[in-house]
Amino acid sequence: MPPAGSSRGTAGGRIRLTDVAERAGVTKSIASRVLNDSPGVSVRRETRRRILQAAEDLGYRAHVGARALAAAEARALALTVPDLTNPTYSRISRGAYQRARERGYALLIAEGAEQESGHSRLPDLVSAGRVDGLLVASAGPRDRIVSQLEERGVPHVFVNRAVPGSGRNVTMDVAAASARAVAHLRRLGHRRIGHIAGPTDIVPARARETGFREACREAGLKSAPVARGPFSEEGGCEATLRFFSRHRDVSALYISTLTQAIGALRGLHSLDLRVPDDVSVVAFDDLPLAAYLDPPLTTIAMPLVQLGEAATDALLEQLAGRPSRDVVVPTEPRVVERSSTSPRSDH
Amino acid sequence: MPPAGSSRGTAGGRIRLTDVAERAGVTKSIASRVLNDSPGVSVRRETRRRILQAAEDLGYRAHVGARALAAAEARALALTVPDLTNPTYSRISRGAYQRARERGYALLIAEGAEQESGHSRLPDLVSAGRVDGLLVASAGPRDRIVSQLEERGVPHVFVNRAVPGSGRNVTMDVAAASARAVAHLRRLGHRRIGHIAGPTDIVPARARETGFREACREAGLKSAPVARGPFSEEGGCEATLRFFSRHRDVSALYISTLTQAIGALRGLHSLDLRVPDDVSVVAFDDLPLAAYLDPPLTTIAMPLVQLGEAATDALLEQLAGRPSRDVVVPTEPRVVERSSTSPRSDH
DNA sequence: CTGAAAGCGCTTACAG
DNA sequence: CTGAAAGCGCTTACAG
Repeated sequence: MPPAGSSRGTAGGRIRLTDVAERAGVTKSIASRVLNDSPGVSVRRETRRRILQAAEDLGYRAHVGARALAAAEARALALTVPDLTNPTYSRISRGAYQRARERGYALLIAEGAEQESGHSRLPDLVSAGRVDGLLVASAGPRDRIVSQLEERGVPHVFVNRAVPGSGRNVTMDVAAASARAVAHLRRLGHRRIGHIAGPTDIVPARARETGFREACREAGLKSAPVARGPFSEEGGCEATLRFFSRHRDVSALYISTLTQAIGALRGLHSLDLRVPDDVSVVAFDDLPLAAYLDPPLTTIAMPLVQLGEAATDALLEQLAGRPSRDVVVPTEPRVVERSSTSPRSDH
Repeated sequence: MPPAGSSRGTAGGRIRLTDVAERAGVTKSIASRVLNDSPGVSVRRETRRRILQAAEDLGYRAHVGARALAAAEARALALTVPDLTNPTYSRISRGAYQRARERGYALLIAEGAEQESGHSRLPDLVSAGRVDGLLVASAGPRDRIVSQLEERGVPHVFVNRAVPGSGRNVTMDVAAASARAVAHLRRLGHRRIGHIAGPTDIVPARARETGFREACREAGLKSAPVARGPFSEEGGCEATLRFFSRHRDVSALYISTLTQAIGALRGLHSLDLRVPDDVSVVAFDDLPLAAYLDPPLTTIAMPLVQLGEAATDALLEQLAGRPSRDVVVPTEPRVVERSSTSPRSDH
């Protein structure tokens, strides 16, 4: 015989809504509505308290599967990133995760390179009722996934990348970041500025590059030389070597990624170019690590956690039936000045 | 009137098992059993093919909520980590995610510092039927969560940390890693070796420290001096300064984390101690970044992706009803020699 | 406003 | 082995 004080329900240990209703002396319907704060419920204050108390006492957790089935919503979101080990994405994840949790949603993370086979299964997460919508940080505008999402009517937003005309883009002001970097260098007296860019098929990389060219043009600089490389230390190093084999006269470098910048520092060193005496360096994106490099790196700090939060908000808006629209995180890119930049007046 | 060729089911666009069964000319029961490869189904090869084909044609995805409700399993796992931006955890996540996907499970990531309020809600993920079990990489042996998990009968394993006696620990051979580091330094002639450790309440940090002390003792070294600091560049830098204010005669340092090592390099520099001429440095854990530091860092490479995979395997074993047991990832820690270590024969 | 009841889409004993 | 049916635990029109 089980102890009289057992707080478990009858069926296999799971506490069900029925158990809560019973203990509170109300019907399932009322219990459900009170627990979910459904509009138009007007029970007595005392009844409400009893229900909440019963749920609390019993440790009731609504079965998400049952709820998903009945209400046709999973209360979960998925974030797709190309690379979990890339600090950019881990910070976006953090913001998205926190905000989702605040809103009562679970967050599922899907890692997969663009165009990877797993990528095409993303919409299935929604078809299978596992999640209600997708935060896509892993696709370019021409990826097949983009049209699939649209065709299948899957709620989604693009994070940190823009698919033109989608009205679903949640981005940061990357153009402003590039402009800020160029302005900072110009203020220091630099007139010949180069850019180490990322691969052209990575949308945010291209945005930085475009922003750089525009900023140079608006500043009246004669040229805006660029070398591209993968988003890795090695990629940054090699691109830098290639860059200087062609553009000897550049006195400052704006680099698309902190990771690339670490490689660039190595490349510069091997070319016997001192930072900042011979070449000033500014990197896009800030991390504590930047302060510990040699020399400590001047960076443009970006609001990546906020980007993740904003993306979640935007997707939730969509799920609430409101029309989707592009959003740009309001926080301005900010120059974090360290020791990799110095004045230059010899032009 | 809808187009005749419409492939959608009748109810709200969702393709249901019924739709598949109907198209294949079989009952729901058979369709379900064939699709799930249930044991003891012996339909004709042709029938099986028809069912699979119908599912394929229709783009059928079983509703996970319905399945969770009926079969009492969510086919999802949750991984809890203290910090998503820590590369250690992102690599564990990658391994866990990949393996989960291979096995047909979704992976949910929960980020939260130890002892945080959100932490106590972890078991709810299981109570609510959202996931079937937990991969816990975020708790110490004395955290309340540990006993809660046990009491509530939640399937779980501990990843990269050991809760003694739990029989649920999935770890790497950290003692071997520390031993390898000490052996490497000894082979180079070092007799006075120090350790920059992490906080004592972080289990894997303590394991490294303990392994270090033991290795020193077994090697017959007189002492095994240690300074502790947080897992950050700053923490590593300050601990290093503190260390050398007390132990001037040490010629080599084994550092608990690559991040701390970056700070240590800075600390050493500010003390006018050259690496490796004055002090050799070995860091636990390898990343591409290590090769680009100044000087390139000698490290102990750890199988973190495999650790994530092994943890998923272990949890899935548990879910299959097999008894849980501690597992240590078989891959041996490996010294990656770069330029931060050099011979020393002056003792 | 509230209660009884239907129904969400599956799986799986159970009887044949 | 297979089919009809019950049931998983919710939400929510619907009738009162």
